[in-house]
Amino acid sequence: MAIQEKRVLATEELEKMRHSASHVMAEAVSLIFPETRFGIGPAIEDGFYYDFELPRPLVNEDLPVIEARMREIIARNEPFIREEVAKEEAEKIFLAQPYKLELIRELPDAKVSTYRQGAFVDLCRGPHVKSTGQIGAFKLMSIAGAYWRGEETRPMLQRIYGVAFATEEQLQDYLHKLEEAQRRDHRRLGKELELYSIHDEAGPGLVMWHPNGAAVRRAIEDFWKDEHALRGYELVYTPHIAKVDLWKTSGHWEFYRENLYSPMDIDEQEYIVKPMNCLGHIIIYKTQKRSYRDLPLRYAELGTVYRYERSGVLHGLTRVRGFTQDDAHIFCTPEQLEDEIAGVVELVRFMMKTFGFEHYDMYLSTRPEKYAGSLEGWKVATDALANVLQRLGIEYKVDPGEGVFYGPKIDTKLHDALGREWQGPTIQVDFNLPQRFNVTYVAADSKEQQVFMVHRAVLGSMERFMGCLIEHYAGAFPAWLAPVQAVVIPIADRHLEYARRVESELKRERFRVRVDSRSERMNAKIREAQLQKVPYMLVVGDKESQSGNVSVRLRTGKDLGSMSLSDFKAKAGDTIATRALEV
RNA sequence: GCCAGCGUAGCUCAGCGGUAGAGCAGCUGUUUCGUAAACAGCUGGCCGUCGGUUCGAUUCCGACCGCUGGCUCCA
Repeated sequence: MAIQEKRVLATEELEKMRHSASHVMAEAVSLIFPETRFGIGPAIEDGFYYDFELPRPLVNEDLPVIEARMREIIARNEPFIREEVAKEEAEKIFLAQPYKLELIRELPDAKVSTYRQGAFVDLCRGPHVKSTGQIGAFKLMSIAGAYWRGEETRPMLQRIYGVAFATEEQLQDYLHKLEEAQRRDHRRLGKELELYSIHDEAGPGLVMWHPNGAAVRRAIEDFWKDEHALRGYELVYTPHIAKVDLWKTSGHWEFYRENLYSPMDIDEQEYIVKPMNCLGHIIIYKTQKRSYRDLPLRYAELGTVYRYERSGVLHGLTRVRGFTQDDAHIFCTPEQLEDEIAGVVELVRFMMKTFGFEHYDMYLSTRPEKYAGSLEGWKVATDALANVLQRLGIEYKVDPGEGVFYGPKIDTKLHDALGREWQGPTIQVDFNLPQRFNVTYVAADSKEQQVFMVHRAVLGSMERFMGCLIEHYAGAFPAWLAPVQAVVIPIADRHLEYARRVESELKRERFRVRVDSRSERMNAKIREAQLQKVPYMLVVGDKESQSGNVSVRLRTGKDLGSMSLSDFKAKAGDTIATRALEV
């Protein structure tokens, strides 16, 4: 507990220092551009930023110049001086600063506070460090455009991002971590490991899965299907296009229009490509009159959907225009709702553990501004989600207004090996679509009741999840997921025949294996397999081909020495079957 | 969509107002090798697309397309 408090204190100090650094940066910018209009400049994770309206666009070469000015200000060790002034007084001080004036007018109190260091004054609640000399190691990182107050309709200001830490050593650590993140970037590894590609000529945001990526994806999908069958889900398939009327009934046409692709004309009927899988599942449900005895019904589908995403937001595998959700819809009675949600949460935990995500946070997202359905319905659904989280003793935060238009949801954010957050599993309660499509069951009293629907995805989408996995594992997939699990490396051409025997014997047992038959030296073949992060390298030379052995090298560099092929099959087979995270 | 930067061989990247280069990969030979790169030769480019300036544009300017970092929005 004491340690916890200390850490909070430390981060408060750090935040103060970062915020102070942003003021110093603002002063530096004002020295270079006296006509600067200032936006806001808060501390953020790892650093700070400040938004400016400037007479010309910034270029990267400006950053060292601004940094140099900042160092001068820091060297002068100017004190930060807090002053409280009446609003009218503040409006005079910031007469030439329209953005500051806007902020002053919105503040509720009669007095506002300002902070001054040297000749620079800023409207600010504080707190700050005592003087500029207390600012630690920092570095200006990048320039970006940012809308004033985050609103698309307001002017775009220029933002400078910086990072700041208490010591130079911590700053260096951070910069190294950044380099490591670049090394793990799934877009880079996707190319190097030949997992997938995206092409201008086919369209941005549309993924081509190459054999290697497809092998990983298939391993995940097979596992996913087995686990769902085990938990009472039934697999279904639904078409990629459907009449637009369906989406008008559902509310997507009204609430989700900007993400839908334009209708296409088929026999004078308008069809659209599906942005979600739920409607198909509803239709399947409705093909029969359902009794309460049939419920819950759990329909699962690896369903590919297409959503329009604005061009600037596309990013590798994590933000695309066509993606496959690991989707399922649970139809249940109100009484079953909480147990069903709990079941999904358990499945989520199991999946996260299997893939090696130890840390994740859950968020309860509540009713957004644009919503469908009654307030009463929203309350029931939101309470159900909250109750389950409490019942299972899961700590969570509330994300107000972040729900989907048809219902509230639990979102899960994963922390990968570098501690970065990824949007992962999502569980949504929906009372709205059942109403719109009149989805019912016959209750014990033989009256028709409306079902509750739970939409859920435990991985999110195959694309985003694989992007996350690639970075989490740095491309070195656990053996059960590795695109190529073993490479057989003949030392000389005369060992090729034996190598092929090893290959076919392993293939028969469903190992993903291949022979490196190139006319290369063994060292080159090992290097190639290392770079491709193949878990097992099976070196075969004179000794092995005579004894029926393989010499096993792990991608960790460890040499396990010679063993019989059946010993290898048992050993590697176990690692694969148990989905061990380490080879 | 908005702001800024970028786009040269399959990949990573030099270059430049006078018509294009390296390493790796690929191909062809030679080499047959014991745990992270054998050697030699060869091939490979509407310098993102379209337009403008110029005697001449891969180079300068503009538009468009795409990518990167952000903003806004999301699985």
